[in-house]
Amino acid sequence: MATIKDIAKKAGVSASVVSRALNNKYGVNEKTRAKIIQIARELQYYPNALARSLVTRKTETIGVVIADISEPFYSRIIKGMYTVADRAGYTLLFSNSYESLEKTNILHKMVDSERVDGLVIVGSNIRETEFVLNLLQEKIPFVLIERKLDDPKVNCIWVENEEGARLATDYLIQKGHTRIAHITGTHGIQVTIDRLAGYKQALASARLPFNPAYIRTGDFLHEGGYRATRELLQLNPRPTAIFAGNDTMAYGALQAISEFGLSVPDEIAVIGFDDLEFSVLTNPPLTTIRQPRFEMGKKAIEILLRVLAGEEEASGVKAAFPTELVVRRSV
Amino acid sequence: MATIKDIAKKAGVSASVVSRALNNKYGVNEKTRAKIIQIARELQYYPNALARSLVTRKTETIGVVIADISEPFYSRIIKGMYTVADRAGYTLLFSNSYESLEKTNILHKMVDSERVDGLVIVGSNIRETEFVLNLLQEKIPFVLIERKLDDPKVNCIWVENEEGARLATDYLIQKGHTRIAHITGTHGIQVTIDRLAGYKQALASARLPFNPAYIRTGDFLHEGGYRATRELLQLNPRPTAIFAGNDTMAYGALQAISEFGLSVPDEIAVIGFDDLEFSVLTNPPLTTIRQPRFEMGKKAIEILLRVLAGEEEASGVKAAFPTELVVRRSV
DNA sequence: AATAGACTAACAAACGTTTGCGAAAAGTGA
DNA sequence: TCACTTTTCGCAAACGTTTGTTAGTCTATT
Repeated sequence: MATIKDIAKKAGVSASVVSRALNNKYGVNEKTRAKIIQIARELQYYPNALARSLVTRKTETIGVVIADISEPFYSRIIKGMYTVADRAGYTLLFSNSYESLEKTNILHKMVDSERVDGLVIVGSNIRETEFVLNLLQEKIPFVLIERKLDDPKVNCIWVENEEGARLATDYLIQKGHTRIAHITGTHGIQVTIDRLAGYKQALASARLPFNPAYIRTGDFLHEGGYRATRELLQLNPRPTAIFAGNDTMAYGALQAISEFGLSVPDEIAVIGFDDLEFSVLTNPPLTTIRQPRFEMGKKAIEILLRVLAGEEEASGVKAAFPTELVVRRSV
Repeated sequence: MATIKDIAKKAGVSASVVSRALNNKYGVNEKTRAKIIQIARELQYYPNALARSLVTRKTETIGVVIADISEPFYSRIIKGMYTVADRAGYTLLFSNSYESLEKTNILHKMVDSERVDGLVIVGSNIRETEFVLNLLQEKIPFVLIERKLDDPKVNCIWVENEEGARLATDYLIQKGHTRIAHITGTHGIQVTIDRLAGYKQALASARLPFNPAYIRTGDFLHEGGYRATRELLQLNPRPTAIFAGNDTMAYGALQAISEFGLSVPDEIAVIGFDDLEFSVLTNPPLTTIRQPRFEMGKKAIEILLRVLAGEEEASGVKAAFPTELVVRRSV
């Protein structure tokens, strides 16, 4: 590759002038600038990102810490992130912290080695608050998705889980169901807690009894939804509707019900949460609660970009996104 | 962050010694090495990747050019790539060339700016051979997935599409079907051509007539499978089995059939290609041809790593992966 | 005791940029 | 023409590493 010096030599100027010319900086004659640009094009010059970043202390790349890139749930968030990162000329660098987020490694690989300017951390199953505190302390700009933190300095993006769960449960109630089961997400994490709370609220508002037997702990995975549903189907009296903590578990529920020989929605209704791409294709198509995942991804990068640009007010943003009921045919 | 100089000062040695000590290089006394390592730990030193790469001319990151990261088809390939990249300490950097691969941009952003040491290019819909030739000319190490190129210098990984299609069609024939339709992939690309060829071969081997009316051009998307199936169902006589060019189109087929009021597999059988994660969950679970996507991803990085390591024989590797029939309940 | 050889550590250059500062050149107004 | 301002450019340092070469210090051998 041609370097800035090659251009300088060919143009008969010094390297600094070339740099200024190519970066549209003040202080170089328009004629020489034109000449330099011309030569740069001829030589197919493209700046060495490493050298540049080394002095500017900016890499124009954002690290994305995510449990599993290939989870369908995250794919649209990622797309959303890309759309705004792209436009701003930023690159996205994923940390493949599949299951066990070895926090130190990520911090090192991405932040300490100065490969990224900031971080987007997505997923509520990343529980290590210590990790987050570290970032705060080291003054690394970052934003959290799917996680709500009280600290006024941290940027958080989340979805109104309580509201969404209420929406789902209300809809079932409105359809005449009174024995409504709920398969929760992974035990102990915020999303699970909030959705369960919303479910209870809806029951309470409708003066429906809360039956602990109708609550099963899941894991956000297909398997968990399947297992929980099989258990629920044994109950007497059987629930007439199941509110699954997410779509993936709802798929498991659908499968279990189908194997059990019951029909959806006639004999038992199922509603999910998330609205994954695939939920249009289940049999029957899944009624669910949509999370604006694309927008959340966009928002995350927007915020981060603003704090990277040094805009004061962009610090400590708390953005809650609304949910939406998507009616299909499983209720 | 602490730099190498901070450590040098604190240890009372020069920066070069620190570098050598930390990199386990020959020529530094064991006592001073120990001392330096100790101090580095205290200071929480972590090397600046930019500075290091600038002089070593290695970034230890691999660029992945892929049409759409979030495509479920690619997710397992990506996982496979990660497993071996991780172990080797390499980072993966994705180019989000969603639809239109603007080749110049990618070359610039990743290669010319020296952010990556090599490239993995996945997806047969990346047709620009010009792009590939550019890489060859600039001597960028790269490997292609899902693309077969004759040039003896390029590394290619693909799956035995003809064989897979034969497997699928044979299985349908074996199950007694004689009126077998095929929904092809996107017109004109190699994968589509090969699978169609395999289908025809199987028909010929079984001395079954080839009926052009049973061939429909799809697009590898759900929509295309849906549309094509609706057309096929109007035919008289109707095909009794459909071989979809990939699973996503098979999902569309399943949906169209269900809406049409026919039952799978009793009245019409469906077989796919790919074996996506989701194919276990369709109704009925989809019989399909599995591609070892995880292994293909692994292999790609393995090859690239070998050529990056300068191992001669690693140049021009052609790796064809076998397919496998996965029997479920849609046939 | 002298000298060769082996260790150890420092020096300095290099990687390709950006950028503050100063110097030269050009332009301006009287 | 002179003094002054403005424009244009070059110099040099800096970013944080790595690495070839050199200088110095031991150790061992004679």
